[in-house]
Amino acid sequence: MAIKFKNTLGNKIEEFHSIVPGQVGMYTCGPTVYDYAHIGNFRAYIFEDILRRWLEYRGYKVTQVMNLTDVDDKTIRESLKAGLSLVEYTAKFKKAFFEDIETLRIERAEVYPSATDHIPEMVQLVEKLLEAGVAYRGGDGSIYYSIDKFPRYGLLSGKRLDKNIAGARIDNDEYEKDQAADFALWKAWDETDGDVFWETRLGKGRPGWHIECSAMSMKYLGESFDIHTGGEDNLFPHHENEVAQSEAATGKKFVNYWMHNAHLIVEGKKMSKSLGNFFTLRQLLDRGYSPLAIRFVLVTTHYRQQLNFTFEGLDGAETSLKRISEFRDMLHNLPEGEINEETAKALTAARETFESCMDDDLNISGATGAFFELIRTCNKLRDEGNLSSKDGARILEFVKAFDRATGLLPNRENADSKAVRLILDGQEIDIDVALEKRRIARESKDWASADAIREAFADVGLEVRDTPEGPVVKKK
RNA sequence: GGCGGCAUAGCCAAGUGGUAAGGCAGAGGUCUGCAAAACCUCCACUCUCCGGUUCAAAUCCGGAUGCCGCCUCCA
Repeated sequence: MAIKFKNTLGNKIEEFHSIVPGQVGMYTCGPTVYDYAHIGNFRAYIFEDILRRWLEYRGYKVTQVMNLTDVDDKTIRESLKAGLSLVEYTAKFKKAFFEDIETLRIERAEVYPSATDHIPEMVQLVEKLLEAGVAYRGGDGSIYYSIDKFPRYGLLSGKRLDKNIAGARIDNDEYEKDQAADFALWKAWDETDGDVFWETRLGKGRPGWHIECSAMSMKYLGESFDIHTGGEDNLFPHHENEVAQSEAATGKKFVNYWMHNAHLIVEGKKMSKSLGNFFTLRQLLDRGYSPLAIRFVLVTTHYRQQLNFTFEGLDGAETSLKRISEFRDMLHNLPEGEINEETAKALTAARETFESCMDDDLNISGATGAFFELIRTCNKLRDEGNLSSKDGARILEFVKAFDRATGLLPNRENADSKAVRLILDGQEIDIDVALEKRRIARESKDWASADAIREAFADVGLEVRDTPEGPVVKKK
C-alpha cells in the first residue's frame, strides 16, 4: 500500500510518489536561532522526525535539509542587545538547538545550512528574478518581488489577493513598494542593522527572510523536490513566497508535497509569555520531566490536530512509557518453548494495523493504539503461561520496528547492579549479600528486616520485586 | 472584515455511512507477608447544540455556539 499524505497544495490527501523512486528529498523549516526553542517549535521538528522515520521505515533513502535562520530582524536585534556579534550570538543558540534535538531523540537531518553561509546563492537567485522582470528595486534601495508578475500567487495558501491581502495591511509607510503585499528579497542596509551587512552585487545589505529557503533548498535538493514542511503559520506568507520566488526563477514546479503541522496550545490556552504557559524544553526538564515523556506527548497526537499540552498528559506519558519498558523487559525473560499460534496472529494484526495507520497520513494515534493492544494481549498470554522465548523474539522484532518509527522506547536499563553497593545499618554491602540477607529474613518471617533491606535498595534507586522465580532487582 | 481548521468520557486521543480503538487517571477484584509488575471487571446507550438526508450518521448536508490558526518574517 502506498503512503498517503495530506498535501496543502490542493488541500487533499494524496498517494505519495517520489520524483526518484526509492529516494526522497525533503526540506523542513528549521529554527531561527535567536533564543532557546520552545515546545511548540519542537512539535514541528518532531513531526518532521516522524515523517522522515516513516519514509525510512518504508525503505526510502531520505535527504532532509533543515535550515538555520541566523540572520533576520530578531537575531540582529537580540545580538545587538546582548552586545555580541551576530555570529557569536547565533552560535550559542545553534549549539543549544542541536543539544535539544539530541535530547528529544530527533534524528539528524543530512544538511543544516545556515543562511549566512549562502549569501552568494541568494544573490544569484535575486539576480535571476531581476532578469526575469519579477523583481524591482524600491525607493529605499531594497529589492522586492512583484507578486503581480506571478499569476499563481496564492495558490498554495488559498489566499486571494484582491480580497484579503491588499486590504489587510494598513501600513502607510510602505511607499517603497509598488504594492503592499510585495515582499523583500534583499534588504538595503540601514543603521538598525548595525554591523550586519554584506557588500554584494545587489548592494550593501542583507537577504530577505524568504529567499534563504528557496536558495538553500534548491541548492541541496534540486529545482524540484518532493516534500516541504513547516508549521501552519508558515504557509502564508513564507511558503507562498518561496513558491513564487523559486518557480519564477526556474520555470519548474518547486515542490510536489507541502505538509504543515498544527500548533499546540498549553492547558487549553494559546502558549504565550504573558500567560506564563510558555515553555522551552529546558524549562520542562528542570521541572523533572523526562525527555522521552515530552517526546511521547509531542509524538502521539496527529500532526494536523491541534495538540493540547497538559501536565496531566505529561505525567500520563511517564506511566505509559514505563509500561512499554516493562513489556520489553518481560519479552527478554520468557521461558523456552514453541511458537504460539495465537501470538503469531496477534502480532501480525498489530503490525498490519500499525503500518496501515502510519501509511495513512501518519496516523500515529491509531498506530500506537495497535501497539498497546499487542502489549495487553501478550501480557495476558504470558500470565497464562502461553508465551515462549521464541514468541518473545518475534515480538521484539516488532518492538524494535516500533521504536525505529517512533523513537519512543526507553533505553534498556541493564541495571549494572553488581557495581552498586548498598548502605545497610551504616555498613556498605554488595547487592548479592543484601539479597541473601533479605531471603533469610523473609524465610524466618522477619518482615521488618526484609522491608528495611528493600528500603536500602530504594535509597540507591533500585527496586526489589518478588516473583515466583525469586527476587528481581530493577532500576526505578 | 477575509480565509481556513477543530469540537468524542476527569485528562490525552483514534475512528470519515453500519452501531464508540488505545493510553492516563479512578473504583472493585486476582496474585502477594507487604510491595511492585501483570491480569480480570467497571468507567461515553453516546460523540458541543438544533434541524435535515438515509434502512442506518460521531461520520454526509444546513444552521447555531465555542475554541484555534493565518491575513507584517511566530512551529
